[in-house]
Amino acid sequence: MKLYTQLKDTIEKNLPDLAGAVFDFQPSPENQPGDFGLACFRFAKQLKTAPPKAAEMIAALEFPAIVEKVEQAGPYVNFTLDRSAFATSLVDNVMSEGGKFGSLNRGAGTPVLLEHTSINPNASPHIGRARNGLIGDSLARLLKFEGYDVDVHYYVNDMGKQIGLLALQTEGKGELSFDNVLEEYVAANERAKNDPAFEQKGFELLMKMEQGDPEVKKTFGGIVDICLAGQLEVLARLGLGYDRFDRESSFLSDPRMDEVMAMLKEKDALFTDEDGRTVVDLQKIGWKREEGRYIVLMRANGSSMYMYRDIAYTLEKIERAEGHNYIVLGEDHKMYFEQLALIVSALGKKPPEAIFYNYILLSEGKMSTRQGTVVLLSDFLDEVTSRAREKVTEQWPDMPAEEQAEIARMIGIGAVRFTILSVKPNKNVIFDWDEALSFTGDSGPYIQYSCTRIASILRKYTGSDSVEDIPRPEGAVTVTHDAEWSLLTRLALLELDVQTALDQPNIALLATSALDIARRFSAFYNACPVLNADSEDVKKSRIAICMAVRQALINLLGILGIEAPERM
RNA sequence: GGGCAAUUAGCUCAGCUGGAUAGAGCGUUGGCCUCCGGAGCCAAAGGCCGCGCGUUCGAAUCGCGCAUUGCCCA
Repeated sequence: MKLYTQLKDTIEKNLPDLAGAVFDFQPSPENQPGDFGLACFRFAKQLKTAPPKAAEMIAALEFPAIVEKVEQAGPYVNFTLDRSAFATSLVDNVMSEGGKFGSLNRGAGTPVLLEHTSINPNASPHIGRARNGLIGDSLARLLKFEGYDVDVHYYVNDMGKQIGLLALQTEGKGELSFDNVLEEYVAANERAKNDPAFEQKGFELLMKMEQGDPEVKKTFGGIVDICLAGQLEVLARLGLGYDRFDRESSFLSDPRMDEVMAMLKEKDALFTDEDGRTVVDLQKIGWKREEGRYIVLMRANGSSMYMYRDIAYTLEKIERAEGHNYIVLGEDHKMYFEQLALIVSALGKKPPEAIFYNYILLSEGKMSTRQGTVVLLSDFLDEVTSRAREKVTEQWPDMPAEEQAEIARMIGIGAVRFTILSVKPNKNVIFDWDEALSFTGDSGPYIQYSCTRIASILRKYTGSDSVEDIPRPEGAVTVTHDAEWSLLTRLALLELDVQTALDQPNIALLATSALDIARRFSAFYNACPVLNADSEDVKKSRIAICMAVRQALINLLGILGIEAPERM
């Protein structure tokens, strides 16, 4: 924030001993005077004095006019700002930046690549799979918000054993429909468990696929297309989209791998095991542990294994990615990815930056598509949307049904996306139906609700039916209430939140920011009448504040992939 | 057996690179619409921040050990 820089400059100019020191500015706690403070522990030594003395020295300096008062409190210095001056410049800033408020445009057009979702083509995705896609999709939105040119990739694992089993299971049953895939998939796995011959046949099909048998390739392709199309339709309901689909089968053999094999051979990391398979000994290229030391690249018959194709694919992505190269992966892929990254690094290339997330668990235990014990994303969305529909119908009985449905759709998406995104990725989430279906408190709809309240005020203020393109009231923004101040200082932090969220990266942090702003807005809304304000000046200031808050929330919700309806 | 991650209020989770009295929501208890949308607001109760050592002016935050849970490897 520019304000901090100004203060820092003032301090360094007057106390040259502190050149290069780190200043920890932070909001003042409730019980302390001032708007924010500076802790003086860290640099007191540089002034050859105790922290309270250092604070005293700093408090005695002359600061720019926006600082109204400076006082020392033990080892802290507390600054009080000219609230109206600060508010005016902040609101001006928000309104002039509009949809870009909060962005520093660090990307400046740099191309980046991001792979996410990449679900195995089988049944309708469950909510655990959605976690991958939502984290990836929101990261893509965040990167775009920061000005990066994002290319979203989806890796289609179109040659797993499961597809072979599905092919056998549905043989002669005519066209497979996506609605029965889960059923057939569970049945096929059950059958494979009890019938070794059946499983063996599936395996043989896979072998043929690996060797490029055209007939099998066609069968597999047909099944994969049906599964993928069905899965993408569900994902699209949540707002997930992709720029490019890369099929595993197109990396069956790949010229890029010549270089990899040569490198491994040169490091003496390649050998043939007793089954005739081509194996890498990762310890030869720097693997530290015994676990995961060996990885198979090719079968005895010369066909490639999953890791082989994945290395080829990763190399292709590296060629395409000019800036960052991200991948979102479940926690079960941690060691696998470490192995992959090591091989890529040994080639002298930079592996993708992986973002791991932990599983969503049900209170009864874990979800398994194979066993059919899942909460399907589509069911969850249906349920949430139908509950939202009830509320909308109750609130707006005369609204056209189509419009009601559209609003309910936005709320449903808001609820689902927020529920999953608001938890840090490296934590297991316990999924609870009641909690996930709740629209009160910490939820997406709560934030959307704040936006509709603002929209409602603005409609009444302008007398117009739409709230787009309203000019901000002229003049300075005066701050007359603590609730206004608490809201505005929070808005000013948004820029920092966006940067932190991107650097970590951590989308959940932005969900919290949005919630925090919405909560402060609600407090403001309750304490400060806008349209019925005491004076015209206060009314105009509060309208301006409302507009700034709405813009900030819309920007944050946009990153989370949530729309803000004007009515709900 | 080994590796990675997690552990904060009854439950579900925040707490950003160590800083002033650890915060929300749900649930519980009590208030708030003659006033901009009650999907809301205000207040109360509720904490050995898993346990133990260590690092330092200062630890929920960093390090080590242990316990528990999730995931992975042979």
